[in-house]
Amino acid sequence: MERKVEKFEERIHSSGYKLTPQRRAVLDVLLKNRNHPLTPEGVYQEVKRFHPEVGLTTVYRSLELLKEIKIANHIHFHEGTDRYELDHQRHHHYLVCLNCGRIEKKGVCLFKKMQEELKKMTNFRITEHCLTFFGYCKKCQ
Amino acid sequence: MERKVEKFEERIHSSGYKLTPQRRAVLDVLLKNRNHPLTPEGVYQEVKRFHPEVGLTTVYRSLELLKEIKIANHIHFHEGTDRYELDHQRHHHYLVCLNCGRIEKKGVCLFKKMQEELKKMTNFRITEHCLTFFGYCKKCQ
DNA sequence: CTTATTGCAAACCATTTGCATCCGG
DNA sequence: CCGGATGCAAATGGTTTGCAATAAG
Repeated sequence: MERKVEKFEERIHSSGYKLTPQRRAVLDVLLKNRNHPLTPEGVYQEVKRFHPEVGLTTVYRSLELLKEIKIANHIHFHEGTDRYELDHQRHHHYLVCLNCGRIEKKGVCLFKKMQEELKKMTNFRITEHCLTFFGYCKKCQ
Repeated sequence: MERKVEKFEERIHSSGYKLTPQRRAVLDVLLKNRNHPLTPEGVYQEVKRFHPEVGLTTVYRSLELLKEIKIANHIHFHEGTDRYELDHQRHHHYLVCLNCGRIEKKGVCLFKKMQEELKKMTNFRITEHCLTFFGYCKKCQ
């Protein structure tokens, strides 16, 4: 677990970027919220609790950087804003409740196989896919 | 084909809304672009070609209305803007080229069956899903 | 007629950019 | 030290809202 942080920090370095306290703070917040993708504003709020001096702009730039070097992902849930999360090796999908907004994660990717299938069918080299389910969670149905 | 327009116009009426030239114009543009979802700005540009007096605001409001009464859908492709298209009865998915931005449509929904499967697995009542593939089209690979 | 609809301008909100300062390596 | 990184303020871009004028039914 701790090892993981170091690996990420190493990746920042080896990509030619500086490891600043701000970037570490953003990374920490993502690590602490592995199970719930956050909006930039959400990350900012969390970061501020421990580092009130960090600016929102920097959070945006850090998230962008983390995305670029494949440490973070961004996801879209038909909200106003995109959300960010740590890049999970294991691909996964989300269930978004249309009533309460709850976001649940399914840890499995059901489409690895199908992607290759589609490649043959469509002449389209698929490198990413985005699958989200919307509906009503246990509480809300 | 013509019949379809009338059906849509009827639906606007029966939903208690007025059938204005502006709304008809927006609807026309969506009809003429069945195969390519448009951004609000894109719809606006098309509308203006024949109705220069229509405002962008009205386009937004018309698209919102058409969405509300299930004539239109909106989709998100990891761009800045959402796109709108006529609501197709047959569910479908898109292939988005990461290089040239080309958007191809696959007319089949591969997930009807799986949705029910997931319902049992997750206790989540799924009513909508959103699946998009990103990659490189024939030209760009 | 009456009320929904429109168009404009202004407001809004998330995100980006310019720039002078700062600091990691 | 030096160039990348930061923070602030201002700009941007897409979308929404307030409001008086207009037109559908």
